[in-house]
Amino acid sequence: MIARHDTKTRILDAAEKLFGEKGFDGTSLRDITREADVNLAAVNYHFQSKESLIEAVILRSAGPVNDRRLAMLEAAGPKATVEQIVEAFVGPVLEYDFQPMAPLMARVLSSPEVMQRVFKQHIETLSRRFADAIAEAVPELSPSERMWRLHFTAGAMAHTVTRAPVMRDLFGGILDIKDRQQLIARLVRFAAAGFRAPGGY
Amino acid sequence: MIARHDTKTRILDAAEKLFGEKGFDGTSLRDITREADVNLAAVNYHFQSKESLIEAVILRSAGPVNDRRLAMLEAAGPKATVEQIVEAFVGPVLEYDFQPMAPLMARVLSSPEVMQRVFKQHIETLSRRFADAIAEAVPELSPSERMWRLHFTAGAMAHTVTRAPVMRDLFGGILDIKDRQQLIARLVRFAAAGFRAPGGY
DNA sequence: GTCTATAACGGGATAGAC
DNA sequence: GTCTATCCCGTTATAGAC
Repeated sequence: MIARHDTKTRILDAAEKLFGEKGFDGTSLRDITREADVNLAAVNYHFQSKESLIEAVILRSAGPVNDRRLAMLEAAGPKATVEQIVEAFVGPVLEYDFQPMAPLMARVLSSPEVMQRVFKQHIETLSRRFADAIAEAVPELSPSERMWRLHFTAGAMAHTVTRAPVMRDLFGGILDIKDRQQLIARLVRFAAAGFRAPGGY
Repeated sequence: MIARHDTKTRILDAAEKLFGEKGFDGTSLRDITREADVNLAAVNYHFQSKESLIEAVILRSAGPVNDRRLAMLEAAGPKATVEQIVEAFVGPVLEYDFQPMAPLMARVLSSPEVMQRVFKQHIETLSRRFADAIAEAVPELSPSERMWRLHFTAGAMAHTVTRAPVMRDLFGGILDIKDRQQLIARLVRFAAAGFRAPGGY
């Protein structure tokens, strides 16, 4: 008899689900081990602490997404348009909406402490890469204006992920893949126009 | 001998400060009563529970801000420009940045549970008022595109408030957070251009 | 209204058998 | 690697003196 997953993976899966549903503080190790059907002590054996578990869960989910963002940016080449850059920035994040990890990402995006702890240098390099690309596409922007507009775009994206359930209610149905692509197109239109707005030199 | 504030106000002040610093879950009633220099039992006497205290703190802070947003919208009149509408939407929120309540508002904006519990109908009516104004200023937008662009703007605004400390830390050299009026102008430029972006009819 | 004291509970973490 | 049992702490909330 071989279990579908080993204990460590079962813990990660359960934690990902519950952190997304109830937040990091709102989820106890007892909740997680019950959901994963493993022993309480297994968490502190495989991970050293709850804090380390949180980091492990986040990195397993967010790593591939950020890799994909950078890959799309590279694929667009050195002469990328603003639309291509924005799509590389927001597309991979929004595409993962409605996947199992989506609620977790929403939690991460809205938790200052966790963001700060886990992503400090990761976000720093990623922002710089995209800021450089924007500098090529919209050279007339001052460095700080460019950074702020990238920041506004990140906010619009994060807000869309974190408030997805509410928006789903507003539009009275479950969004399928087609709607997701349309949503990305909407955000790209909005943010690209924002980057091209006059002023802020 | 008359105390500067009564017990109830001291609790509210301390809670506002600590909730902003450490979050709602991260702040215990013991933390609050220690900071306020009142007895632990006073919280449950004046407020019935921690949850009620959270609501009271939020409403005391956020009420005036939302009132001001609606007042600015009305002051702009029926022929308001997109810039005026966006400024009414984001200005009062960002103006309160660096005031004592700012960290608290950031916490509220990044807690789905609290947002849902405290603001459900409040936000609904406010969104509708601003969506109507946008419909006047940019009539060619479809209702759903209009809603999404307002949502993106709210995200950019929320992200700016919630990430202000982190941004200061990460990009303190590039981003000048000090000038609030300039920051509002930047966001107004960005979002107004986004609302005027072609497509999405 | 405000205090002290404590109840009742759940949390993270760990020791030690297997 | 996995289990049971437990420690120790902090939490919200309340009872009852003043």
